[in-house]
Amino acid sequence: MLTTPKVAVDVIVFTVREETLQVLLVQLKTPPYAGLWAFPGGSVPHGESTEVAATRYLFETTGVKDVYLEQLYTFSNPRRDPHGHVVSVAYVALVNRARMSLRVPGKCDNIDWFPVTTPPTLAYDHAEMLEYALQRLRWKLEYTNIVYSLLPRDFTLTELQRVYETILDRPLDKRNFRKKMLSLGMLHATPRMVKVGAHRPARLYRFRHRTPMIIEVL
Amino acid sequence: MLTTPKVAVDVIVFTVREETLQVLLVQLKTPPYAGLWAFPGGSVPHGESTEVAATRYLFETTGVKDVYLEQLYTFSNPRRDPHGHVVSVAYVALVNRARMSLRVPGKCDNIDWFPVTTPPTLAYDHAEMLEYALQRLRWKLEYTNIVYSLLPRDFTLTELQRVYETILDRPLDKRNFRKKMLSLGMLHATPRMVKVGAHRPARLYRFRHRTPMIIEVL
DNA sequence: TCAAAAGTGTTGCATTTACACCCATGA
DNA sequence: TCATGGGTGTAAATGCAACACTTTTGA
Repeated sequence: MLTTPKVAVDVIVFTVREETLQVLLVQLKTPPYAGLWAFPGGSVPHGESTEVAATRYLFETTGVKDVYLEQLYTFSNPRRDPHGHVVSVAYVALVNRARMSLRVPGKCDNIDWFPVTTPPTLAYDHAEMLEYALQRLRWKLEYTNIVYSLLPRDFTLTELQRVYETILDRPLDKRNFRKKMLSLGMLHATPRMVKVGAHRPARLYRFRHRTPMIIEVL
Repeated sequence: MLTTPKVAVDVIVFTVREETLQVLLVQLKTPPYAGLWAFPGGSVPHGESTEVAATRYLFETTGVKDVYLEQLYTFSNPRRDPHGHVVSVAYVALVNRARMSLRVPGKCDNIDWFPVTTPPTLAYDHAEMLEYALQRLRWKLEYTNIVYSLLPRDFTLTELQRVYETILDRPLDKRNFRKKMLSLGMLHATPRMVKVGAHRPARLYRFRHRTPMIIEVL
C-alpha cells in the first residue's frame, strides 16, 4: 500500500489541420480501458519535474520540442484511474501542422489525430480534461501570442485568421482582424510574398517573438 | 528509493485586515528550514484528492470551511524540497477578516498573518508561490466575484472599494467604482444602513451569490 | 475578361475615464 | 455649525463592431 498517490502527466496536444482543431490521442491496449483513447503521457519518476516529463512524453510521440507547452491543471480524484490513486498534472501543447512522424508508445496500439468536436470515447477523466483544455486555449488565444506555436515560421494574415476562426469556432471580420493583429505589434512583415493560384499574392508575416507573451497595448 | 515523487499541497490563505493584504504563514521547527515560515499544508495521503487535502489543512489551521479555494499551480522541481522530491499542488484561499482562532499545527512552532508586501523569509519555493498567487488574485479580482470570500455577509460599498484598492494596490475612483459594481448586478442592496460615527449612514449590500462566478455583462 | 483571394477606412456605438459638489449625521 | 464620510452625473476619449469596394494575379 502506497502512502502517497502516484504522479503522472498527460499532454493534450492540439494542432490545426484542414481548418479543423485536432487533438492527439493514443489507443490503449490494456484493461480496463483497452480500445479506448487517451492523451499521451505516463508516470513521473522520482527526480523528474512534471514539465520535463511532459516534454519527454510529447517528444516520444511527436518528435517535437520547443513548442508551446503550458501546465493546465492537476487532476487528483482518487477514483480517476481504476488502477489506483494517480494524480495527473495535465499540460497543453500546441504544434504546427507540418508533417510529423507520430510514434506509437509501447504500451499503446495506435496513435492519431482527431477533431476536437468528434473525438472517440476517451479513457479516465480525459473528456473532462479535453473540455477544460479547450476552454483555456480559446481564452488564452485572445490575450496572448501563443498561436505562434500552431503556425509555420512564415504565414499570411489569412492563414492566421483561419487558425483563430477554427479555434474560436466563429467567423471574424477580415478588416478588424488585420487591424488588430497589426496594431498589436507582435507581427513582422517580411518582404516575401506567396504566389499560389490565380489571384493577388499575399504578404508573408512572422511573429516577432516565438515565445509566449501576454499581449500588451503598444 | 521511491519510484514516484511524494504529493503535497500548500494553501496560500489571503485575508484583508487593517487595509492590508495579509497571508497566513506557519513557522517551521525542523531542519533545514527551522525558524523560517511557510504556507500551511502537508502531504496528500493515498486516496485523498488534493482539493480535500487543501480544505483539510485550511480547516486545521483556521477552523474555516466554505470559503473560496482555487487550485493555483503545481510545483514539481525535484530540488524544491531538500528532503526529497515532493510535488506540491498549491491552492489559494480567501477568508474574511472576522476573528478566527488560528491553531498551530503539531509540526510547527507558530502561526500568524503577515502583510504580503513584507513577509518574513520563506522556506522552500514559497516566495515564488506567493508571487504567482498574488498575480492570479489581482487578475481574477477584475473579472470574477471572488472578493465575496474576503468580506462579511453585509458590507458597505466603501468597504468593498477598500478591499479592491488594498489588493490592487492603487486608488480607484469612487463614482466609477460604484457605477461599475452596481451595474454588474452581482450586488443586492439590503434595506439596512450602518450608522457609525458623525456622518451620513452607509447602505449595506450583499453579494447575490456567495459562490465563484465569472462576471458577465448584464 | 473573368474568377479568386488580398488588401484597405470610416462611422456609430459602447465602454471607460476624469472630475466636484451636496447630503445626512453626531458631536 | 462643523467635521466626517456617503452618495451622485456628465462630458471626453477610447476601443470595438459593422460594413463594401478595389487590386493583383493566372487561367
